[in-house]
Amino acid sequence: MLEFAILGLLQESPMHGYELRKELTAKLGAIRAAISYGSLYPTLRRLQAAGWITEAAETPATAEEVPALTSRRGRVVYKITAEGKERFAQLIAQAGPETYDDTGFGVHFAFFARTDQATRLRILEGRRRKIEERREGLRDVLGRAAERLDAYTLELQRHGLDACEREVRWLEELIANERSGRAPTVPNTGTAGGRREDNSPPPPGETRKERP
Amino acid sequence: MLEFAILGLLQESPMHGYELRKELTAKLGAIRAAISYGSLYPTLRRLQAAGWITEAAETPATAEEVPALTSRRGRVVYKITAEGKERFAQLIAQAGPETYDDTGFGVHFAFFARTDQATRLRILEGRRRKIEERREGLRDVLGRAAERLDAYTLELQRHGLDACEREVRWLEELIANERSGRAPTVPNTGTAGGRREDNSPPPPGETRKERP
DNA sequence: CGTGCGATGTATCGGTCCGATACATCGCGG
DNA sequence: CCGCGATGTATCGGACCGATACATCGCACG
Repeated sequence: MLEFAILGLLQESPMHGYELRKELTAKLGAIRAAISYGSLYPTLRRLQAAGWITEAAETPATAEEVPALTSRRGRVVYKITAEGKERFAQLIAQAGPETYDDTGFGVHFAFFARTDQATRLRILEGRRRKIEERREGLRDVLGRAAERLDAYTLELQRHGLDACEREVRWLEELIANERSGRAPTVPNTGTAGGRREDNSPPPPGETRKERP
Repeated sequence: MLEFAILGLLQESPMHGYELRKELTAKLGAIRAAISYGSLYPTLRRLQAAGWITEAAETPATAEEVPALTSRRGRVVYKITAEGKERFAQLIAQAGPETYDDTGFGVHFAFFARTDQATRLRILEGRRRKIEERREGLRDVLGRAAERLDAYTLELQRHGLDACEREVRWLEELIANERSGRAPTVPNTGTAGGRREDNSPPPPGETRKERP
């Protein structure tokens, strides 16, 4: 999962660990708390050893600069390699069961802008199936086994069931949008600009937001 | 977390691993998929080593039985010890930060029937605080950083934000109920039978259960 | 002027938990 | 009689977390 997310983020621009963590937190804030350095740094090392990423020279570049004499800071900037991009594409394509669990789905979804439509659809439907199963499980418990459980446990299940139903509805909507060829939810009026048959680098204008 | 859940469950009745997993799955179905044996068995061993649980003799007991000559089945039934109960009480009392993350809160909530009201209130409020923080984080991202993110990522955040707001409302309701001394949500029309102001050891009739 | 503190930044260690895998028994239907 | 799904115990490698350590930078406050 972390591997996937790092590869995805580094395709947008080179970054060092700390920065990577912040971006990760911003992008995945809806689904996980914050990546621990205890997993981040070892993973970076692993990816580098595998050749998916490399250390890039620290380029200040922002202005004329006074860099020469000041002591070099210990920052390590990573960039993705060609092999890394292939790896990422491969990770997107092959959807294992972990693609549909809470975290796995969230991470994949966060990189939907770099995912082709067919795969997006496949993942959304897989997720829906999984949530429907969880929902049925909860209904079973609430129906058949209700008298064996205390009021608090039951309330927890009810809340969970509610969340399931809500997510299924959300997924239905996304799937419908996907099939009709539109972008996510948002009406998204203006995008008609240039063509770009590939979608990997998402047309940067597409991101329009709405509710400030 | 697993330690807590096992100790809690074994207080209802002795069980072997497989059974424990099923009960765990039923009780925590709303918050986690299913406990892996890869964590369950090692944890059982650890708890036994610590003296919180012990192996109990396999008592068929159900009927007159023909047990004598048939080969003993490899079932290992565990029961909680007095020290284990103390340990459980102690784990309930001390609420660390992990008490308020998704899994931690869910597990604690599932055993609210064995938790005194003051602690319940404390945990609910801690959880609310945590979710409110997450909510603010998401609002920030959706507000200030929106143009940096693609439409899918934004949609994910919106969905997350919605879930946060919903959970906060749910918690508010539970807190209000708790303060007014009532049981969870349910109007709970019929229960008017006995009163029972205390709840710590849940009035043993309340949990109804058992099917060996 | 210094000094302390919060943000930035890299890194490791022990521990929890998961997923895959292995293996054995039981009861039942074909 | 055989296979197959449920029951049941168990281990191993790997992913990820939380605590911790340590060093530098900029700036606010005395």
